[in-house]
Amino acid sequence: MHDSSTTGLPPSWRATRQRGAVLRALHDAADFTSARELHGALMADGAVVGLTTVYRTLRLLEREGRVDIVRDEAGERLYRSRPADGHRHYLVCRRCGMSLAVAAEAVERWADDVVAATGFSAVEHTVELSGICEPCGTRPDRGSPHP
Amino acid sequence: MHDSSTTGLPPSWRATRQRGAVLRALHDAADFTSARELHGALMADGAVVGLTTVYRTLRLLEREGRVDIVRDEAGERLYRSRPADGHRHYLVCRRCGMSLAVAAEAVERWADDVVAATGFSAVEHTVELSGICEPCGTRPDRGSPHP
DNA sequence: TTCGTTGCAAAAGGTTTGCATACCA
DNA sequence: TGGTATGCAAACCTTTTGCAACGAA
Repeated sequence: MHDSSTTGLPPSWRATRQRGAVLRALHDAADFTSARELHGALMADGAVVGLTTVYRTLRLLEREGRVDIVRDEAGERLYRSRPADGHRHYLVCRRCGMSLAVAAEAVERWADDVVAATGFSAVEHTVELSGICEPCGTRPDRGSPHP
Repeated sequence: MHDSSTTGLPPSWRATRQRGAVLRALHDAADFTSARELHGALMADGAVVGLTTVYRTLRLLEREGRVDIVRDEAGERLYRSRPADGHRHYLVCRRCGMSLAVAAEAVERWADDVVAATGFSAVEHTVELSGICEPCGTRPDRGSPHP
């Protein structure tokens, strides 16, 4: 379960224990996760991986377009492995961190319109949505994630 | 021209030379500007203001909703005084930094739809658009801002 | 006079880099 | 074996904070 064919490592990379572990941890994380959290999860799991390696692996994945990245309010980068189906926008709960991929055709269309209207080229867009999810909204006192 | 009635300082603030200078520099900057750039512009202008004060003033403006904030790819915060008409989304040129307020009703509507569809509440959204503006696209070799 | 404001220096926090070592191919 | 990847420590950068001095009201 750790060879490159199942971890999904790009063929040009060397398949190392550390990269496999990072990739697996990233995949296991249900929601957007910071490098530190990822590193902590790896340690808790018994996988010994340096924080530096976590950062470097995430950076590689970023270059390959294999992760979506958002920033929390503090500016920390949060990563999530990008599904193959092209979803790229998320609604993240500010309280528990749960994230939800949302259909964004409307935004894509809008971005295209902007390109046409302004004369800009190579337009890229980032959309970040945050709110309070229904379970969290129902339990206003709880700060901890709901099961 | 430096009293609080023209600098637009909130009445609850103390009108100090430094805050007036930061506010003026922010207003003079055509496009999104970092705290460091603002500080540099102030120094170049002969206004002696500590970097700390620039940060603190920007933070106050942020709390009052008087500035729009985007993050560049490095995560640095860029500030721009918010026009009174409620524009809140911008298209920023990656080459020269020029920014353009864009109509975003479509996005606002879409965000509202998302709220309705997901059960999330208190949804906030951030949209960042970047591209290459027409003048920059016409002069592919130039890295400097065009006049 | 009073209390908010300033500025320096230092801390904080996340992310990157230098360099010697370990290891995949 | 050869070149990549790793990991530690230290560097980097932006932003925040502690604290004594300053100044607007």
